Amino acid sequence: MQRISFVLKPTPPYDFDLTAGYASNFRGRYGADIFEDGAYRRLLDIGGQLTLAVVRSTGTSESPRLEVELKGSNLDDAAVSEAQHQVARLLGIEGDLTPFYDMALLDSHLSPFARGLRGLHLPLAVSTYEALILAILGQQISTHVARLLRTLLIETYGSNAQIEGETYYTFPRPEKVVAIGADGLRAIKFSVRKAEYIIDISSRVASGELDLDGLRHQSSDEAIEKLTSIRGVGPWTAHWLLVRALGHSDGFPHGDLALQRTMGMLVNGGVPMSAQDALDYSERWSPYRSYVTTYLFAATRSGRFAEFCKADEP
DNA sequence: GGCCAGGTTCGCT
DNA sequence: AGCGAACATGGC
Repeated sequence: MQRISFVLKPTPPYDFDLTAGYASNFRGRYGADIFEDGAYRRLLDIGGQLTLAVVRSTGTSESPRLEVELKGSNLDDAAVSEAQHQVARLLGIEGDLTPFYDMALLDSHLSPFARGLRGLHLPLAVSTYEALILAILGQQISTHVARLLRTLLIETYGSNAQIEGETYYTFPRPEKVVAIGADGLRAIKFSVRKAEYIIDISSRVASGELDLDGLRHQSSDEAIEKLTSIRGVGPWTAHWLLVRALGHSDGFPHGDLALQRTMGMLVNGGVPMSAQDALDYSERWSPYRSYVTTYLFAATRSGRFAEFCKADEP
């Protein structure tokens, strides 16, 4: 096994604990993402070669420096470059928070979040495909069940590698999901309908008919239109992908029940907002709503929402 | 046991 | 256009 190390220098401020914590849903382990003992780990699929990336912080939030160690085989220059690209996405290396903070610090509701979560960058999925399948999997079910299904999918059908006594998993490729078939997904507790959506999308991606990653270079409106034309993908899923996979700055999944509750706590006296009201209110945060979404979810998931939520005084 | 959960589609008016 | 049902499963 080869070991290759390199350094990444994100744009400050960059809080590694917060960002890697968000990537792992503040649970230590979430699907393929692991953040334990200060080290973020994820098994990467580099053109079929499985490589473990281990990332540690050796800098500070204001002077960030990340050390990345790759453990795998056939790590030529191209493979290292691809691994570097994937890690950069997974840990939101490329983003710049400054424009968002310029806006948020002037907003009485947002400023506590911007200050309290300073340095939280926006992690992105490695592939739009992975983010889309996970989003469909999570539609209309509790986060607990979504987590179960996500884990079952990855651990049952993802590739795995044993490295230093531990087993790591990748997210299954679309070709693999097609091979599994609807029955294979039913076997891990997916509904018939979700299995249909997922198999259909996977086969279209595998055949090259559907170029999801190409959406990164299109406008938000175009991406939403193309995504929602896919069976099984509605507005919530499309907006979520803008935030989590396409790296657009202004996605806002206003159909999200948790977001509606959170918005209610933040600006509506604790009463959950309707999707339309949440969307209307969010206009003032444009074009940084992907950041708002991430910061609100991060506060909730890490259990710090109450700390940042100023009561909505009339 | 019944109801709801970080939606979406389909089939009715 | 707008409304209700169905989808599968786990937790309360």
